[in-house]
Amino acid sequence: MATPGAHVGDAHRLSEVAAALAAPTRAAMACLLLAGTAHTGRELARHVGVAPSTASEHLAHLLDAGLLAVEVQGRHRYYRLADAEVAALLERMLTALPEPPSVAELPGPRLPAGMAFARSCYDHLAGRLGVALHDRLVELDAIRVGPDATTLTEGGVAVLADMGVTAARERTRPLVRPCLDWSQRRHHLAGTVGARLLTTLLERRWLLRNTTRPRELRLSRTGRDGLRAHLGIEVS
Amino acid sequence: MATPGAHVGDAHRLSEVAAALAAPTRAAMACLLLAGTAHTGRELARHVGVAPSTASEHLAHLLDAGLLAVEVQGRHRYYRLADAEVAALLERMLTALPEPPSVAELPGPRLPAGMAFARSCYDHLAGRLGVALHDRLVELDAIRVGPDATTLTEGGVAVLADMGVTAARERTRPLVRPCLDWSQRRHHLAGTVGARLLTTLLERRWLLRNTTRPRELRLSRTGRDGLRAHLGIEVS
DNA sequence: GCGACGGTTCGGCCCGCGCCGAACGACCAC
DNA sequence: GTGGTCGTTCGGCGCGGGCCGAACCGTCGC
Repeated sequence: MATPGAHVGDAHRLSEVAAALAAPTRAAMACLLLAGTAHTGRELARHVGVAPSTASEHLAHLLDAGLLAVEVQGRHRYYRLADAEVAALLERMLTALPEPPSVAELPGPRLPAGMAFARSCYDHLAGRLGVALHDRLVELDAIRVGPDATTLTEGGVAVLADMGVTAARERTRPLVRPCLDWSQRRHHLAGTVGARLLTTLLERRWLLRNTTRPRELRLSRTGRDGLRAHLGIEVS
Repeated sequence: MATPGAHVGDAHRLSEVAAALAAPTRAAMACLLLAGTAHTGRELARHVGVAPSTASEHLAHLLDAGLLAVEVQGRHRYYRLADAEVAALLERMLTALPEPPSVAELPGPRLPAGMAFARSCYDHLAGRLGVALHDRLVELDAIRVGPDATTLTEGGVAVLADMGVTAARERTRPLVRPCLDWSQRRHHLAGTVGARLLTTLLERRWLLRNTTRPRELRLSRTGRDGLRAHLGIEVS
């Protein structure tokens, strides 16, 4: 797929709705309306503790942002959330939630194509292939990325052993460790397991070193087939 | 269930994250990071068109709000979104979405208990029962609430006919019309169908008029059973 | 060591906006 | 009509924050 990469124009709308909720007074009003009920401006003013005139301005702001709808009935104006979507959005902002994003490019320092695809980073694998491998292992729940540590699961041990990769725990460094890839700007796999993985792939001749640039790596046909068979990875 | 009703304290956190995204510059930065890649402050500064010092302050703000994470590598500091949850939240704010909220009380003008439960509003049913009926019909896709009009579906015609409610289209008013309930602050069902529904429920003696306050209505035992059988409504 | 460079902090400017009270307009009741 | 209520608009005040350039700190490379 073409990298979507969130066009900058989107940011305008984002800041618009965010700004509408940025003032604590407006946020409090929105929370009150989150109950799904409609209220007059005066009521909301009383409950958030501001003058009716102030509340009126805030409500106009929320209205402009498309978060509220108003229903006139005689001399009363009943404000409510615009629709269920904004209600769901508010509830979401009050908590937090799942689903990871997709990869994209952006400028980033230029790099020879072969190096960008795969290269060794000290003792482990980097480049697009390294990142893809890392992501796939996360998908397979072979490794779990925590807030400040990445761990190898029992299933992960099996998956890797299946590929001929075994690693004993060492005192000096962790089994698995995320390493920020400076060309991809995403994590690839380092640590003892990351190192053993690279050496194994080289031993099996799934990966071949470039003769002139030793850090650059090339994926052999058997390597391509092996990755597809063992991990279900389709390399680009 | 007890009415949750979004405590006001929640509004603080809401405004905090909203304020973090309220500045267009910060929103643009967040959109760039939405790609899932990590970037240095200088890069982001260049892309959003501000001085590095300004970008640094913005990034610190986003960091404080918990939306970003930073990874130091040598003299570089790579910023990325804190986790997949904030990425999903951002994507959500850039679009919109479903799921209706729940009912709650708040102050509202006081009202005799019986009137609050069910009463006639001109020629149709109002009060908690009227709102519950309206909501249930929406759930059953018997009526559909649009941005500026509510319509009766074919399935809705069948459901209502099953209860003995039939209504011919008139020139003067729509078949179904939402009417804002001033005790519940939510919509109940008016229009020709709403009127026919009330008269039918009274004819069948599912609803009984209070002798002293004629607008007040009481649900009979057969009415309670009938609503459960026909619409799956459990009245409180 | 020294310079170069990425990054943050500091001081200062100025626009924006949250807040109020007062004035104005619309609607209802009498 | 008059008065009362709900609501918005306007003028004005003061704080907050976005922006920059300059100074400062850490790391890398020589």
